[in-house]
Amino acid sequence: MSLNTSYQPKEYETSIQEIWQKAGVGKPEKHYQKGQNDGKTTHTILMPPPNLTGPMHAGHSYQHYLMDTLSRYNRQRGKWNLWYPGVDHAGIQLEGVISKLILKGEFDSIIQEKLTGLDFICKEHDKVASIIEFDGETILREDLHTWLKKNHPDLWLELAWSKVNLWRDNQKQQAQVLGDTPDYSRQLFTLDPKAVEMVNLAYIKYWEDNLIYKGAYLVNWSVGLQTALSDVAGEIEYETKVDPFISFYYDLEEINFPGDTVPESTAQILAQTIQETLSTIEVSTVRPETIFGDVAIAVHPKILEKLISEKKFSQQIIDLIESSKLDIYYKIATLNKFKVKLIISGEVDPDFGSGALKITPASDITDYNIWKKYLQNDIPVFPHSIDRSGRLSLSCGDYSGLSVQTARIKIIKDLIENGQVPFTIEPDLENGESELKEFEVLTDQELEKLDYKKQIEYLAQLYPEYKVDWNYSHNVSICERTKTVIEPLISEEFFLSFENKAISTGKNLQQHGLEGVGEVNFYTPDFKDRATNFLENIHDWCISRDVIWGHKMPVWYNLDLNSGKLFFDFNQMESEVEIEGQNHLVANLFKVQVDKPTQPGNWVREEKILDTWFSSSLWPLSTLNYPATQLPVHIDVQEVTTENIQPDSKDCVFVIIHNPQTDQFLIQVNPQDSIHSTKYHLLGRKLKAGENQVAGIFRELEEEAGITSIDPEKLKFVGNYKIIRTQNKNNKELNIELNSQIFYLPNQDYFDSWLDSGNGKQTTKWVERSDLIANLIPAFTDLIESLDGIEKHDLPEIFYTYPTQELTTAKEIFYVWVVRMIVLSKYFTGQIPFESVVITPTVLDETGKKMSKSLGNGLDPVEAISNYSSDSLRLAMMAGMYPNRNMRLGGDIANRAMEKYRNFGNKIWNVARFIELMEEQNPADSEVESKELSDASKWILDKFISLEDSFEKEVLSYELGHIVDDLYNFLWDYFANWYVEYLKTEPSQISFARKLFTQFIKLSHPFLPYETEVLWKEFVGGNDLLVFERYDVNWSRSLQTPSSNNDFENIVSLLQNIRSTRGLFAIDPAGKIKATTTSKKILEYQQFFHLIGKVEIKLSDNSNSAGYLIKIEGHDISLDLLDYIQDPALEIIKTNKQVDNINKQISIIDKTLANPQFIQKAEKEVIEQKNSDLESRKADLGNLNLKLQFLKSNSKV
RNA sequence: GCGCGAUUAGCUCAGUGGUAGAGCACUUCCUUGACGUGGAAGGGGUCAGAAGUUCAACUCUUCUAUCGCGCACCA
Repeated sequence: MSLNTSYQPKEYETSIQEIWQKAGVGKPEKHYQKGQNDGKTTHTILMPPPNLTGPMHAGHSYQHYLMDTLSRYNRQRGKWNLWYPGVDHAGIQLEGVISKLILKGEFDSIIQEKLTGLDFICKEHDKVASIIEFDGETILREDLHTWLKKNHPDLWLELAWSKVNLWRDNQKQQAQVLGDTPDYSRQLFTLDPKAVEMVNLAYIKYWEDNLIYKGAYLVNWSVGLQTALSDVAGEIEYETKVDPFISFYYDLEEINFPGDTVPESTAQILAQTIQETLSTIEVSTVRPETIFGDVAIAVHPKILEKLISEKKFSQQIIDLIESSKLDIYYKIATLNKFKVKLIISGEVDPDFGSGALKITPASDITDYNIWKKYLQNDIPVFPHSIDRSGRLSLSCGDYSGLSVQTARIKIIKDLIENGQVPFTIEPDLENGESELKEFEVLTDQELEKLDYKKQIEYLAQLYPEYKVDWNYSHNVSICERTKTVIEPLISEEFFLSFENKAISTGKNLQQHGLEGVGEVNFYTPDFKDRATNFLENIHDWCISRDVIWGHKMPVWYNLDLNSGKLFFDFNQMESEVEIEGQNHLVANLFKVQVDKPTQPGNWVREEKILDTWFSSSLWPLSTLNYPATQLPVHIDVQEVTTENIQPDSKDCVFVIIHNPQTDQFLIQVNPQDSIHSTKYHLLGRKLKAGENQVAGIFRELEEEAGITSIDPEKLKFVGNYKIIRTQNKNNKELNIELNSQIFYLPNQDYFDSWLDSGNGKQTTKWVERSDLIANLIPAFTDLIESLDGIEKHDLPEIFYTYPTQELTTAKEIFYVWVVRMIVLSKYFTGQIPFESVVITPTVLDETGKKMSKSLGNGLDPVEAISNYSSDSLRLAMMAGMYPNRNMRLGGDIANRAMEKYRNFGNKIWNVARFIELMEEQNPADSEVESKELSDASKWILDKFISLEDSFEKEVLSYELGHIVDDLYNFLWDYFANWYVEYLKTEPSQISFARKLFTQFIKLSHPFLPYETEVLWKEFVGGNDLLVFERYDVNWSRSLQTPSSNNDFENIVSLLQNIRSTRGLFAIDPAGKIKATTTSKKILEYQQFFHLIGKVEIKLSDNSNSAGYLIKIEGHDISLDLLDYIQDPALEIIKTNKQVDNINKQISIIDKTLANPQFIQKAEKEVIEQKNSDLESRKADLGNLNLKLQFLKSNSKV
């Protein structure tokens, strides 16, 4: 006996983890070397790069366990499995964390060291310095981080990097505790050179495709973070706030009839009407401080109709306004610098407020849209009332510089005092005076000292009669990270267009995305609709941020000529622009490129940083080496001539034909093994008189494949090409130049399908323009495969691992990350980045709340593992693995779940122990290699096969929870509870038991990697690690024999029945019961019955009528219970209950069967089922009645 | 407000158009050999509510309620 009595994970987990890491189990190459796979089928999972900040939480570990389990499973099934790890630089978030650390004084000593002349002045002992002095300048502690960012960005970055490197290590260590096996030899940090290269490449390609532009745009500006936020990234929260909702009048300022199209007399009448009925317009707002930014008043036509009392004029006025023949302007003399225009719009809700809406394009999205629609031509530039610091701008006169809240109070007060605010509709004059409370009247200065709420309360008391709802509650957007207010502002930002057609593909990103989404499988499937819906309504993506941590854009400006740093989109590059009275070619002013510009000039780089998601959306490409910097061979495409094609070469040759009508291409690829036919097809084609290449090919197609639908005369021959290769010439990119367009990206799967469809022979098919190159890829891959001394797997991963298989992700980042990856990968490669998206459950705490750092209700995986084990935590989590559901796993719930699986682990361990023990006790039996399988062994084998079946089925839908249940139930309910007990009576099956159990260890390895690895070594005696073992899916089936008359299931039922009878009669569990049977089969299990049922069976010719009879499927056992019955009266009551219950069931079935509708309409099988149910129910009833009889006849004993 | 998901035993969750399931917890009992991190037998549910479709509804449809998530938002 080498195994301990119980499994102690702590003794093993740490060392196993080290062994795995040392053995490089994450590296697919290792598994390949060991022959676990042949390298042909790949399985790739890209790890969603976690943010650097903070320790690993439950959500991370959940993802990791899932990815690891899937990886292990696929390795076992002989796949070349790559699980690619990485870390995200988390732009804004990390910047926030570093700022906090600076605030706390974490970096004080480094800062002091690096900046000579800087002093920290500490006012109080034991506290961080609150004032910093530098060269006579005084900086407050709270401003230190922004000061550093602004004046010493390099130092700020140095501080950040020092933490980043530390956190990366910590994170890796934590991940290893889980038993993670990603390939750490390949990891990527999103600021690594490889990622930077991809970002630059992407940016330039977008720009060259006319997808990037810079413009005035309404963005969600976080006052706290001083940056634009994404409205889909969860960066914005909504909070209900209470503010005053004030109504006020705009006064008529001007009436114009532009174009003089209205007769003078009519104009006069109309003007008079307007002056009489529209001298003021009432609007309402919670944001009176934005009045300075107003450009218009929008009124619903119905409302205007009502206001103009004379109906004969109202429609005329509306028509004139709408056709721009009448302009009416308003103004509040005390506030507005500019007059605002009256416009009519059905978009205004006529039932809300006064039905008139003030239009402030600089501060509101709907207003902005209305401005764009109606006013952009008239008012190309609109005023901003609020600046980026959240204060009123210079255009606000006396109010400029005030905070929003201060200004709001002041303006409300001024509006009221200037008589711009209407009275409430029915002022309660009678009781008004007496109800007025006494309150202290404050001066303006005193008022200002109060906080915002108090000020409002005061005004509410002071001005009860005005039309102001002082307690109006509404939703306000809040910055998720800093909890400061979000101001919708116009900001100069960079955008990636989803609308512009990309020059290279002829499609816009929205289209690419929609195509991609259509091809991806989503678990659960409803996410396909969500993604589609999202893309259908998508707007351009604001990709720039005003932070310093992240990717800089590869954008340069020539300050000598372009001091204003004007940005140009691709279409403008060839044009000349006039700047400062001079004409310049745009190309001289501005450059998008990776390296520093080489042309003379004072070039400076754009300072804005790319949104973190910009690099994240390129994740599949950057990880898998899309830029392909390390390609060992150079590949080029040449036009084929008689000189450069050689019959014995391994060149791939293809012909391309263009159909201008459909803009499709026909490509015909000839793989290497048919080079002779290639030569024939391309060059030696026997053309008929007057026939060109194209016509020749089509004639052959017609002859060979019966394709007749295309008119060859209309096609254009693009050319014959061959792919040539040379030694690595240090080329940076793999590319094909074809018709002077550069294409990228070979792909493995196309290669496979190509060969499949073409059987290694010539293949011809039509492809869309955008798919042209993707369809040529097989030819490359073929070529690369054939290179001497170069293995496919030495090539950049993207050659053979793309598209990847699963992307596992939490639903929170579905739109912002997953959908974008689909869009952009599709755009770059023509293919989706991953075949399946698996939405993992959200891990909730005990009370059903989402786990979060701020609530502190998270499950700490490291702690959980140290209390239980990694395997337990993994099983507990995977047991809840059903895509897109929630899972409660916190506190006691988590503990209970982990206990369950700790016990499971122990059970497995003890089964192994038992087998070892049996082998020691029965050395002769255990050594016998092949013994005929007994019924019981066949029975357990069948159970195992159905376990395997459901395993394979469930893994396809990622419902791993079922697999965990199935593994648990097989091992415990079947193997341990019955088969192990059986083995005690039949040691001859022990060698089979070992084999089957060994197979179970392998099968369950992805779910209990540590323990199975231990057992593999200590119990199975494997030479190598279990991780490197391939799972033989045919093993179990090869042993299976067509089972007929396997009675073991019945034996189990009989024993269960005996056990419950024991319980029923409250018979001493250890007490032996004598019994007789007429079945010889049962007698074969004499020992088994003795062991499990404590029943001593003898064969008898007649069933013992005095005994208690149990009958199942022709087997009978009569138990002699007379000596054991303790309280027959109680049992009679219980049994009667059962009889009642069965009678109820019988009557239900009877009713159903008596229903003519049922007999008529139900399926035959169902009716048969019902009948057999009825019979078995009746049989049960018979048994129970026998029992009752038996009990009654003995009740007086 | 719109959309999505959930609602099944005390708890955590599976499940299915044709007699309600698991684990934990609970009750009673069992301890000298694989395992007390174990074994046996039990109790416990009008499957959130209502209506509809159906021979038959926990399952399908609609509505309602509650919870959660996502999106948007009203001056």
